[in-house]
Amino acid sequence: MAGVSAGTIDRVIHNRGEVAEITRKRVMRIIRESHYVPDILARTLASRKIFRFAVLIPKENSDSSFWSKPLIGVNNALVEISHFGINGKMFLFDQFSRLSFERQAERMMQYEPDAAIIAPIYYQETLSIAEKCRNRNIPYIFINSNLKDSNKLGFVGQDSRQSGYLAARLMSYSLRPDSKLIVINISSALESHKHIMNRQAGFESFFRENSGINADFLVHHIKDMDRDSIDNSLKGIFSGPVPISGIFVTNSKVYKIARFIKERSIENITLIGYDLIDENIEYVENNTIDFLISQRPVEQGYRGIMTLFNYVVLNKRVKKEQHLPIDIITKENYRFYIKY
Amino acid sequence: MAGVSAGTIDRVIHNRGEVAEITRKRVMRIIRESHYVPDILARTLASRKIFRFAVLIPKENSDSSFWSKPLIGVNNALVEISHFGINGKMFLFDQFSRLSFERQAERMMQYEPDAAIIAPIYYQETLSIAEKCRNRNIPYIFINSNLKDSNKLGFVGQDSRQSGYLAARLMSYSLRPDSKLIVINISSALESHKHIMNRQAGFESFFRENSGINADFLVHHIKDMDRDSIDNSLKGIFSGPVPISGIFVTNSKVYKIARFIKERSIENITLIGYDLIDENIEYVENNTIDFLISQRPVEQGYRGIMTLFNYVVLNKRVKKEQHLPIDIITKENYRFYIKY
DNA sequence: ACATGTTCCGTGTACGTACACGAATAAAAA
DNA sequence: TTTTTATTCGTGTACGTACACGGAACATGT
Repeated sequence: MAGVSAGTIDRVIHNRGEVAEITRKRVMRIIRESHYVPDILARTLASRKIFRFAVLIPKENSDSSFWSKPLIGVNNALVEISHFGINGKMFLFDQFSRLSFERQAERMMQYEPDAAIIAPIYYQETLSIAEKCRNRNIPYIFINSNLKDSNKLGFVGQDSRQSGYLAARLMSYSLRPDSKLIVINISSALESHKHIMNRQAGFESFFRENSGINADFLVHHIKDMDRDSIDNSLKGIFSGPVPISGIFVTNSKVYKIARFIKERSIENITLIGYDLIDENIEYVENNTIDFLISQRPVEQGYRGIMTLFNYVVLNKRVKKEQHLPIDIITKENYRFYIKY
Repeated sequence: MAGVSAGTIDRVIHNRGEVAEITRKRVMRIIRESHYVPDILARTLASRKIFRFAVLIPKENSDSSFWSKPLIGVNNALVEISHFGINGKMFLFDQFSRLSFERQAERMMQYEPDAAIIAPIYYQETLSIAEKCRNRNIPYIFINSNLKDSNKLGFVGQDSRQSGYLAARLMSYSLRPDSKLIVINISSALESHKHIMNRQAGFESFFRENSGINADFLVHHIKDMDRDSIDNSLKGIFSGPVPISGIFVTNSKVYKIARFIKERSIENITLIGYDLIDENIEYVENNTIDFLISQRPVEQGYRGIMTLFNYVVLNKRVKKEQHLPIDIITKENYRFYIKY
């Protein structure tokens, strides 16, 4: 159509130069007008390029199997797009070690990826690695928790504030007069876990905004996560004079609270926590945990990879903020959510 | 590796004959041992075959926009796999007309698809079309509601009984003593809507199995869906002496009940229904509907196409029963679910 | 005048597979 | 023996793209 050979078209498409400006213009116009789109299959077949995707997230730890889930989603996605010449490499760090994060981040850069998924657990260190990515033109997205960073390609995760708000709504259904609610944060480093604070804030704001619903609640922080510390804290909480009608645990450690309640056969407590991990399922099964809020960890990993794929390989535009649904999990529906 | 040319390998792979048995065996062995997998990209590029996928589902109607959702999912999937030479064609029938179903089914067969998605609204007619598909070796899957049929490739939808069971659990949280629950089926042809009956059965069995929870409930059928009929039925229901603490509507028509409740400013009713359609969102927003149970209609369509794709094009094995999660929708989280 | 450089473009081969065609060989028929 | 037929296999081209290579045309320098 343009009166030139395929070679010239190719040079135009890839901005490889060596094309007269007038010809380039002509080719561009025809491409536009005829809605030509390169065949991605033929393209991958011909180009022997292997794309490298890096994933920098915490490794699963004994305290929570949460981070094994996004990894599953990542692998699912990698299998799905395996034909397109894509290599994925995981860089798993110790969630509780800043040093480990830095080490893996360093290793990731040495891998020289074409794109990356990052779980921004440590604020400063994340900014540093993000800066490096930007300098080397490596697009990156954040997963699970967000970070203000105008250079990021996107974010995949949950609106944590809204999830706390939702938890409060669920709590409100079983609220009894003359009783109170407890919010429990279980974390050794609360300040670096912004999403925990957001969940609490959302929970609180529900009762502020719905003043018709009368609710007293207390917030507790538990720093040490061993059994004795938990038990002692809870004993203190339960020894008060006012009966407790509900407990909201702001992360996946809710099973630690459930164990206490179950062992002592405490009744009439609506218990709400986060994440469909194995440790929690047991207590959902036996009705100790009433609701879990899940953030589709598997889908987070899946969408993370797919976003990189769409952007890097297919040259598509991608959504900057991808908020996954706030899934409400109960004994009756949890088994359908395990693969999400 | 086998000492033969690509042509022979090709004949072996496609069972095209004209290969000596001993060579065939040798090639097969090498394929197995070296884990050779044909490159889908090159395959699609070389073979000019166009696959035809047919979709036989109800068209959106004024009474419910539900069926517009699976269509979105279908189209999403078709776009995603568009490189692989796949044509999709929709055959939309009038949900309330048996004849329309038959007509579109007939048109579908004339299209001569390579695979099909069918919403089995009419029992006998579905069996008939399924039989035809089987005779012509057209794999088909059922969507949204299931049907016992050992020849189907699979089913994508929700466990309706379990969803009713879950609704009962949700109801139990706000149960007040000395009040009762109402179950309302709104349907002109209850017998052909098996899933409605299943939902009701699940709801009832919850209270049977959890005898600790004391609940009286009544079941009402409403056949005519116009406003006056609904209003009259509800007036009858609300005129009883025992206060009502909750209403469970077994399908997406819950907005018709919500309208009644909202207009009369009736308070303290937990209202639970199905499906995140526009008509219902309004009443979720203003707190009239407490919970909606959603069946991921968009994902149903998406998964339907993807299942056909995996089976027909990629020659993968597919799961026979794909139960999508029973999503619990509230005012706080509904906006995240709209695209599912 | 010639050599050299620059700009622009066409050609050829490759990617891994599908498939039509025909060649080689062996077996059967004449 | 020759001819025919069946069986088995290799070859060539195509799919739509990427990219190396080299050639043509023209400009620049000596």
